[in-house]
Amino acid sequence: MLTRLFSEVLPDVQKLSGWVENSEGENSKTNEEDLGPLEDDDLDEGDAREGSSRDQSEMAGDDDDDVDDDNEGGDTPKKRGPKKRKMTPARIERSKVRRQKANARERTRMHDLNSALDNLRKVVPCYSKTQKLSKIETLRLAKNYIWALGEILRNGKRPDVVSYVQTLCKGLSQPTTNLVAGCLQLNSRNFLTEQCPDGALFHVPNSSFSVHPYSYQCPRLSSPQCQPGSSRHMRTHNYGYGDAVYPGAISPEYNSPDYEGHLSSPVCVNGNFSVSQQECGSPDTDRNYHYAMHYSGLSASRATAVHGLAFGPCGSAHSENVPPPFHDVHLLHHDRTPVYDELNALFHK
DNA sequence: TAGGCCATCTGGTCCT
DNA sequence: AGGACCAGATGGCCTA
Repeated sequence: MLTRLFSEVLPDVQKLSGWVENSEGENSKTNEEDLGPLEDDDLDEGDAREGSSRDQSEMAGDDDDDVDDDNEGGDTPKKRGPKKRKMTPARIERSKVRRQKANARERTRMHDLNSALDNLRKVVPCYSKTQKLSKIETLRLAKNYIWALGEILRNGKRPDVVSYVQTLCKGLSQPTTNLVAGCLQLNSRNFLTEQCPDGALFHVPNSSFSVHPYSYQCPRLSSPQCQPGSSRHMRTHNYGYGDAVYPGAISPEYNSPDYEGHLSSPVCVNGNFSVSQQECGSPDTDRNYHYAMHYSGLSASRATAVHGLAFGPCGSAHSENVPPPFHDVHLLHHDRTPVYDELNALFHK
C-alpha cells in the first residue's frame, strides 16, 4: 500500500528529483563542462554584454537574412568562424517573437515545476497553507520522508520515533526542523491521549508520541485570545508554523472550500501545549510567546524541562529546538487513504 | 540594511 | 529547427 503513496507522488518527485540533486550539488554539471567559449557569432559587433543581458535581436539560429559582411572594413583581416549576420528589421522582429515565445514557455515550465512542488508540499510532513516550506526545504524533507518510509517498509516495524524525526530533519534548516518536530509533536515524557482521546495515529507508548488521525479542535485552542485575527494569533511569518499539517493524519475538511486551516486540528500534546496556553495569557508574555513561535526561543533549560526533547538539525539537542506553539498547527490535511490506514496499522503493531 | 526566497528574463546546450 | 532544460543575472518582497 505504501507503494500507492509513492505512486501518487512519484511523478512530481521524479520531475523534481533532478532539481534537488542539482541543488545539493550531487549531480550538477559545471559551467566549464557545459559552456563552451563564445564564438564570434555569439556576439554581434557592438553587442557588449552587460550582466546577463544581450541584445535580444541577436540570437543563434537565424539564418534567413544572412548578409555576407566579412569584407566590411576593407583591409582588416578576415575573422574566423561563422559569418556575421546583419540584423534586418525582419530578423529583429522574428527574434523578439521567438524570445517572447521562449519566455512564455519558460514561465509555463516554472509554473509547472512550482505546481509539482506544491503537490509535494502537501504530502510531506508538515503542510502549511500560510507558511509554505521553501523549495529546497520541501525537496529535502521529501527526500527524507521517502527514505523514512522506505525504512519502515524494509524493517516492517514501527520505527523509533526519535530516529524517525531525526531522519526527517536531516539536512533541514533549523526553522524547518522545528516545524517538523513540532508537527510530529514529540514529547519524551508523556502524551495526551487523555486530552485528545480520539485515537492516535502514531502512538508510541515508550516515547510518548501521539498524533491524531482526524482533525480535532482542541477546546483549549478555541479560546478567543488564541484564535486567528486576535492580537495573539501568530501572523504569517517566515519560520512561523502557520497551519502546519502532518500528512500522516487526515482531515475530513480537507478540500473543503471553507477550510482555512486556522481552526482545525491543532496537535494536543501536553508539554508544548501547556506552554503555549500559558504564554497566551498576558501581554507580558505575549512577546515571549511571539518569539517562541518564530524561533522556539524559550530558554534551553525550560525547553528541555518542558518538552523533554529538543531536536537539532540532526537530532542534537539545541536551545532553539523547541517544538512550536500549536494553536494553529494542523495535523490533518489529506484525504484519508488506505495508505495512511496501513501506516496507522503499522505503527500500532 | 542584509540576507533569504522567489519570479522572470536570458542565452547556452542538448535532444528529437 | 524548435523545444526543453539549465544556470546566471536581476529585481522585488519580506523579515530579522
